[in-house]
Amino acid sequence: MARRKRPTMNDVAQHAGVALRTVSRVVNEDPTVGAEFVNRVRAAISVLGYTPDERARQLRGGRSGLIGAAVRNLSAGHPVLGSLDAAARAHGFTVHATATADEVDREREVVISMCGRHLDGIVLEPVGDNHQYLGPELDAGTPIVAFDRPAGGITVDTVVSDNAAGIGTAFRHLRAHGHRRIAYIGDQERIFTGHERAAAFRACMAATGDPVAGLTHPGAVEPARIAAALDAVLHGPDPATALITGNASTTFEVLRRLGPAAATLAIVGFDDFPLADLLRPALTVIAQDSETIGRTAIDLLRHRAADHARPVQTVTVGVELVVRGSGERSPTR
Amino acid sequence: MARRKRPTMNDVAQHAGVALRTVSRVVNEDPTVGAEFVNRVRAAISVLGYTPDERARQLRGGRSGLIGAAVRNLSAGHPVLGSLDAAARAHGFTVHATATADEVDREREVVISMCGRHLDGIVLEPVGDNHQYLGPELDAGTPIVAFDRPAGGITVDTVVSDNAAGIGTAFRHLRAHGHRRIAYIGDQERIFTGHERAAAFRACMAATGDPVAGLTHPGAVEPARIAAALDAVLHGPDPATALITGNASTTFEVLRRLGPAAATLAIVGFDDFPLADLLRPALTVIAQDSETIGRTAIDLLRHRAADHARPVQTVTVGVELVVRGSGERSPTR
DNA sequence: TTGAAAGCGCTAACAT
DNA sequence: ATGTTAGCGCTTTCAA
Repeated sequence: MARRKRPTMNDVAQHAGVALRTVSRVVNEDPTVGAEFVNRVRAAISVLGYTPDERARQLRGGRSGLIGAAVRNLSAGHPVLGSLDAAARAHGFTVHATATADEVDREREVVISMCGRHLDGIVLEPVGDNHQYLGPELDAGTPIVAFDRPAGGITVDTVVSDNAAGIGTAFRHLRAHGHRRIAYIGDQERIFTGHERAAAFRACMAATGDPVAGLTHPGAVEPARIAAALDAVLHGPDPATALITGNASTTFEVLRRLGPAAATLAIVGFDDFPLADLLRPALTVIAQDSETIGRTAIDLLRHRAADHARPVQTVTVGVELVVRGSGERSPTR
Repeated sequence: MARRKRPTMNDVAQHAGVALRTVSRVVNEDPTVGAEFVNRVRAAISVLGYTPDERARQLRGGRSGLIGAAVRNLSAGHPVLGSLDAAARAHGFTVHATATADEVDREREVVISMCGRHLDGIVLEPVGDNHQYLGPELDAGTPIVAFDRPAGGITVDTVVSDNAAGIGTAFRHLRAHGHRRIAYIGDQERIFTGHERAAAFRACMAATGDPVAGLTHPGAVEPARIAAALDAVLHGPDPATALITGNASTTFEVLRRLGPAAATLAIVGFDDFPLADLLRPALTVIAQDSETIGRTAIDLLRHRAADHARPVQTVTVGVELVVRGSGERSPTR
């Protein structure tokens, strides 16, 4: 298998005995080409195995039809990425997803690489909190949309979930089932969603007038940290009877740590996940509307592309309580 | 926010009062540029907000550092994609993942788009069974690797799991726990892995000499079809006491359908999944080695890039039985 | 309806 | 050590 030179449009033109311009017309389905010429060119294309060079084509101008998505992670399930892709496709775009690996430097690297390729838009699940390097790209008119968390240092269209409402709903749900000692274990507060959810929880607690000390536990999502938080919450003098977990991985760790004891506690998890209904007890959750988040991100992108002067907006997408059993138990003490 | 023209290398050169070539040198960190010039150019770059155009740069030749991955799905968890990305990164590449949505036409579309952008390599999770359109790309020397299933109509490096060994292991495991009536419910046979696993199951059954009728159920992964298969398997005159499920989604559907009755049956699922240990009973599975699959795919890509004449190879990656409880029950009748 | 020529933004021979 | 010039493969005025 000798490495053969890739045929260019010029090669096709020569092979077909026509001008370069004619090949270009055929490739771009320009109707003003004679049938005989079209055949000759098509034949040459097929014989040579010619495929157009998108780089050159786009260098000359025009849309790429490509949207870059810089997301934290490619291996874990990513429902928003799925709906982003579907929505993009529905509008004739293709999504290229790249992982930022939750690293600030890597995020900058992949996003700058996207900029260099002049895509039709960039969707960002921000990791860092300084995205000023995107200024020139923004100036050049590339639509940029942040989701899940806001971008930092630049003003771009943004889609986030209503974290505060979600925590509020979970809290009231547990209160309605008679719980007064409700604890929260979640993500680190330096992470946007971690902060929003912890803060909302604190606000809920404060509003009740009940004692609140020792019930709010933000921090790293690591077995040891979560085990410690659980200990603090369950084995103190006035143990919690209900628990709100701040994201899916925290929920998993909590369930794993509690084992059968999970059944003695009311639990509402932030974030739905595929097997939540198959767990025993099935898990009551606050589900984010990833379908709407993805679709909205693409809509914002398209509207921005259509009108660069329109005001920048942040869309907050509602969340939903999904009742499955774990959150409806009454306090046992 | 007026849409400003994107500054080019030429603009930088003029602003800095140097030649275009000098800017190119500075951008590419050529050491033969005088310190004073470097400063002038750097300043101009920063003032103008210049970013290099990768399309133009790569049009001129050289590597892009980009590997395209065409995978079936972006939203469900995709462990191989994660390890692919990690392995690629370790070798200085960036993975662009695009969804084929399990549609043959879409697959062709996204793969052809990848070809047009002249990436450094393409990793494919094949959907269709005719990839002859990749011939020219192969001839041009682009490394292409298929994983999970083989590509069709072309000869490319391939990484697959040892499906037959996995089914064999599951089968022998259940036999060792006393089961003689073992059933299989899995994916459609027109799908490569579906066929491989069903065929391996049939071979295992045949080798026992026991009656085999009505125990092998390949088909669409849909609630109704799976419910029917379960009925046939469990409510016949000689019901199965053990079950092998052919992939993760089938496992989910089976568990969902069985509900508490799942505890009366020995079950081994093909494919591990994040919450398998938290289910009650915890699920015994045949786990694919996605880490090795991803790493091997990138290795094959790199070796192909280094030596286009090397023989094409198919690597079969071993699978592992993970014992968790569901597969170790004895027959109850 | 077809073709010749310019140029997109960049890198790389080839001067100087 | 810096600058000039010719393309990379394509689209696009502008002629014929």
